[in-house]
Amino acid sequence: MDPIDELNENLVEFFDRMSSWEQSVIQQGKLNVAGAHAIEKLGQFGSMSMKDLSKALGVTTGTTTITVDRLENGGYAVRERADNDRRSYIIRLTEKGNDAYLDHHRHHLSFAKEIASFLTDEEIECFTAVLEKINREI
Amino acid sequence: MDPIDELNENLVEFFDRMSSWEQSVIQQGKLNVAGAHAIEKLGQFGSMSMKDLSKALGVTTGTTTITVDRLENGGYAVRERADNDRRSYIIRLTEKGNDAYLDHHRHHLSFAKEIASFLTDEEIECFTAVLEKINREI
DNA sequence: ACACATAGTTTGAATATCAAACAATATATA
DNA sequence: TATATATTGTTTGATATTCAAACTATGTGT
Repeated sequence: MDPIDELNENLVEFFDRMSSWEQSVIQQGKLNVAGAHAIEKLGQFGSMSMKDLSKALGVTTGTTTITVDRLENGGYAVRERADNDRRSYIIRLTEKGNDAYLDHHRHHLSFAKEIASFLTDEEIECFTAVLEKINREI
Repeated sequence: MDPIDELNENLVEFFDRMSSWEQSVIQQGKLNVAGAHAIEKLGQFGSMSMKDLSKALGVTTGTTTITVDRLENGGYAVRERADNDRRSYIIRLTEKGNDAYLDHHRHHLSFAKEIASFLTDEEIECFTAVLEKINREI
């Protein structure tokens, strides 16, 4: 079989499984999908403006307004006035929001741990190195 | 840095990039997200009942009714009576539906090809082998 | 027969998302 | 400085997605 075909098949299946996994993790929590994604971005990249958050999430600013409204109501995040631009807000995770992020992060980590559990050290190293290369190049 | 942390970071980033890629590919086509996913499942696993399709997609049968209605209206799929159970339908891709599947498949293939283009043969082999192992074990 | 289970559809409500209009503020240009 | 233009975020109105629950038709077991 063509190595590319083989790579593709395994890639598609892996992506599919990871999607299901991610969705089930989100559904276990109290946040809706949009809120969970927003918290993940804010946790990963730190506080940012509505515009940058919209861009990171791949949605319009109107949609982000709703998402952040809900996060604020739930006590997960706050809007803070930007110092330099009075039109702009910086969205910051509260302690509760950060806890939610860390919880999600722990889930990811245990997923990675599970994967690593049935790989040899050499395989882990190779797999990580290739992923890093792909992330850099794509 | 802990190898697990490193694996996790790269995994999360890779998944994120692949999600964006998948979404942009779907948006280039004429199908909505649900329809595109349904066609992918039907193309991959072959014709199946509404119930099995719902399960494969991770949605309720009510949602799948809408999705398949639209695929049928667009000429991508047909409902066929199941031989053994008159309550049940088998959803089958039409030629147009199969073309759409093949087109999507080609996109995936060119994605895999792009990835492979900056990996060595050895890296491709290792990466594929690890993915296969993960898919088998998870 | 009869009750119960299952496949799929319909319905009504909740949620998500967008594009466009809008208000407030910033920036560039005359 | 004044004025036009651009940008940030919100609001609005419309459309799309999805679900749970009720429903129809059919199957299964007692």
